[in-house]
Amino acid sequence: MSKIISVQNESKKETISKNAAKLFRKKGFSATSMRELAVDIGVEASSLYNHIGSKSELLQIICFKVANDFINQINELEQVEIEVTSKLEKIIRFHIHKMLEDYDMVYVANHEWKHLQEPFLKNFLNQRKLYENKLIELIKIGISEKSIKKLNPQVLAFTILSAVRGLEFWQQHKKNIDIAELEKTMVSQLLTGIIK
Amino acid sequence: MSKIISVQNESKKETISKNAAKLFRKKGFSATSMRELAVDIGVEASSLYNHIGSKSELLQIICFKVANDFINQINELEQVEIEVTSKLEKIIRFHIHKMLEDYDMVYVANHEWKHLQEPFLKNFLNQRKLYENKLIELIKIGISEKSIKKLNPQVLAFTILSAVRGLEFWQQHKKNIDIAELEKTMVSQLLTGIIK
DNA sequence: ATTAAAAACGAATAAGCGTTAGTTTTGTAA
DNA sequence: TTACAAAACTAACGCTTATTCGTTTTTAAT
Repeated sequence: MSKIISVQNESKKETISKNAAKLFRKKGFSATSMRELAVDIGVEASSLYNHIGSKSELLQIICFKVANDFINQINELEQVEIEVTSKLEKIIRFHIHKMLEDYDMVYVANHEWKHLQEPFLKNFLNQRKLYENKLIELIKIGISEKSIKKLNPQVLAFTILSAVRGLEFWQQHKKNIDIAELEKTMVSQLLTGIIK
Repeated sequence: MSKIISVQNESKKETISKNAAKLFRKKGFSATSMRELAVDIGVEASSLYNHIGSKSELLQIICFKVANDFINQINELEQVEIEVTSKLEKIIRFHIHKMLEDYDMVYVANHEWKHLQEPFLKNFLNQRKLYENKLIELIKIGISEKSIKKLNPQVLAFTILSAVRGLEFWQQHKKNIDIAELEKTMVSQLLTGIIK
């Protein structure tokens, strides 16, 4: 009847993945059926299997795409020679941009990774821990350089990550809050606090 | 064969709910089956229905128990006559305590509420928004009293909430981080920042 | 010991799931 | 136009799901 429409330079697998991300975010991975996904794309469920291996593979594509993007960014940042606090600011801003650009995928990677199958689950959690550890190391350097307060670096790192991972709220308030103000406020709050 | 064992002063419904919260947290609501829940409790799946109405009801119990606890706390706090910044500190500390005491339930309320059925879904989101608005109002007062920096109060509120809702990370690091240090660090970071 | 209610059971139901198989249609290049 | 591959279709598989039914067992009060 119909056929899968993909925009230029986008494979059909990518088209399916993006639609899957949208549904996985809205309904959760387990509560999303391949038949629903097929309806959204305008095709029969069985036709999807000409392009993908399994439902699980879709989740893998989404989670590792996001994980790689974040790992790559923090790796690049390690090469740059700027102050620790500037690096932290860049990391926070990158999270904000990523969440706003690839909302569905980032959300799914943050919330649905637990439905990954082994060995992908372990692999994903390793990537995540790698990223967290890089952030913790950065904070430790800042503390030793005395640019950052002497507080538990693990907690500082996790609090920053929690705050930026929670950026979903922004999607529901797009109209009220403009992105520049969002960035300015979050960077200020997380780095210099809210008390005058 | 077996029977549902409940500790003193705990109804069987509560016992089932707590076990459900544990499973919903670990596997997600949709990926948890009533048969799994029954195995955990030591009974046949059909027997559960002598005590509960449906799987969905279990999610309702969990979500609204948590929502009420938080609403009640912030309502009580409204009566107290202390500085705004002290109130914020108390709110942050309450979130930390709640997350550590009722981990499963708080986690499920934070992550699985989307599987609530109407009208409970709307009801829950209203409660949530009510809570958020109370926090925003508090911050606005702080700004007008000049105890809090003049930043977007909505963003400030959501960032605090994101940070404390992300406290799941603590569960995986119980051994490394003690709770007093966790509280101190988070309060300091969220209120006065991390830069020296 | 008798009775009634509460709570367990096993079996069944209907619906939905991911996925496969076989077949037909579509698109492309010779 | 013919031929081949890609991608769609329909139908079905085997399995799992939440829940219901009718029955039996357990518990507690008389």
